[in-house]
Amino acid sequence: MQDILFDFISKYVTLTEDEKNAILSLNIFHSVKKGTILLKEGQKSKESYFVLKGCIRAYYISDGEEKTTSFYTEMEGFTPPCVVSKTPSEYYVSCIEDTILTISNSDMEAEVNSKFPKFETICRLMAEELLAKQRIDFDAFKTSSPEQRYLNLLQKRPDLIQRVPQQQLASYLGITPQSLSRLRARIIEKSKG
Amino acid sequence: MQDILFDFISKYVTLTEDEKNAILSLNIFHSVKKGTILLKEGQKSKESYFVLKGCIRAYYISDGEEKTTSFYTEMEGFTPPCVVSKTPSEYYVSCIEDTILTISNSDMEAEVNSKFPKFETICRLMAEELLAKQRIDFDAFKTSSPEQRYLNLLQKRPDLIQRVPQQQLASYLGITPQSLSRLRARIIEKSKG
DNA sequence: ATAACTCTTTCACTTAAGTTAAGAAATGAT
DNA sequence: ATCATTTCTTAACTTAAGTGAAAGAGTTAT
Repeated sequence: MQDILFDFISKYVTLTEDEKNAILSLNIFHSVKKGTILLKEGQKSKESYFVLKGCIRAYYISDGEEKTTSFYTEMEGFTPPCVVSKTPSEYYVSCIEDTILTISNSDMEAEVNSKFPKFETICRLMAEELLAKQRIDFDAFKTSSPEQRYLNLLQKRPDLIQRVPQQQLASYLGITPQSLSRLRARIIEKSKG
Repeated sequence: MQDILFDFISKYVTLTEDEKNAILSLNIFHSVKKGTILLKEGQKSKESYFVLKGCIRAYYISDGEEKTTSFYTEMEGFTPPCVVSKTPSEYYVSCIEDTILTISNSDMEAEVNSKFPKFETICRLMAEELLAKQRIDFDAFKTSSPEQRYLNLLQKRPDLIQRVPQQQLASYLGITPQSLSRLRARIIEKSKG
């Protein structure tokens, strides 16, 4: 299981056995059931997540409505904004499938960072890469219609459309479930000619 | 002028005089005229920007249309995605006002990072903070209408509405210039009662 | 197995954004 | 200062998303 994590890290830096053991000794691997809530609104947290298997969802509640902002699946990591800003969380994080993930603590990371500067490099590179990736996603979102966004998702992350409930998907696409349903019907109609 | 930069950095770490001099010796301060294009589509670049005074804009061209994705003003930094991904740029970056900024090179940064680990920490913290901030902006964009987005911008960055041409602002808000114009008229109409 | 719930689809109606076109205002160049 | 070009606004029309309501599918619990 941990091999998935080390394979991922190897994209950024090469680790010695000592360094790998330092990570393993932290006991960060967890297996959680579908529906588990990892973080609630108002909570203070220092935890970051990295999904090895399964899917977690970030959302917030506004006017009694769940607004789904992101999904993280295999090989994707997520540090909730509240961990960075050190303020109570505005977001919920929950597992929409049985999930295996690592949960790491920012204090713990700070300690590892100072012992092994290489980790700081990993974190910096990952943050920079995610920033660029998110920038591109944001720009694509801005410049396209709901229909284009759905088609784009179908191309880029077809798995999500299978494994995620429609209403969460609709919210993720910035539209209502009704619009998503209608939009899909329209696409099928078009493809028939 | 450089004090602006050091004041900014002091939010993240405390620098010694030696460290400050190391930065100054790199000769990163530049003054550029309105309209100057800092980065073009297709170009390979390793340059990051930090605005001390003025405003720069990132955009790309699709179907002959400029799509404005972001503005950076005083105390804001920007590393184009192409620098991170090491591929030719999809974006243009230009100055919409006479601007004073720092332009730094990623090779240079790597060297400084290895000499002064503190810099790596600055870069990591900045990237993490920007990532969280951008996440929040993205989520707000997704869950609000063009009108709400305009009103939100009016609150959060009223200066942009003054200093940026309408068509660039419209594109930034993900709508057409006509819609922005109409939407503003609607808001004024409402405020009259 | 069935009842209770939740999720998804469909419909009719309202509202606002995209589109095309034309006129008004602002900007820049000579 | 004038003219030309670009930018911004207004209008009429088309298209699609939001809303509220209700029916059909799919789940879960008892």
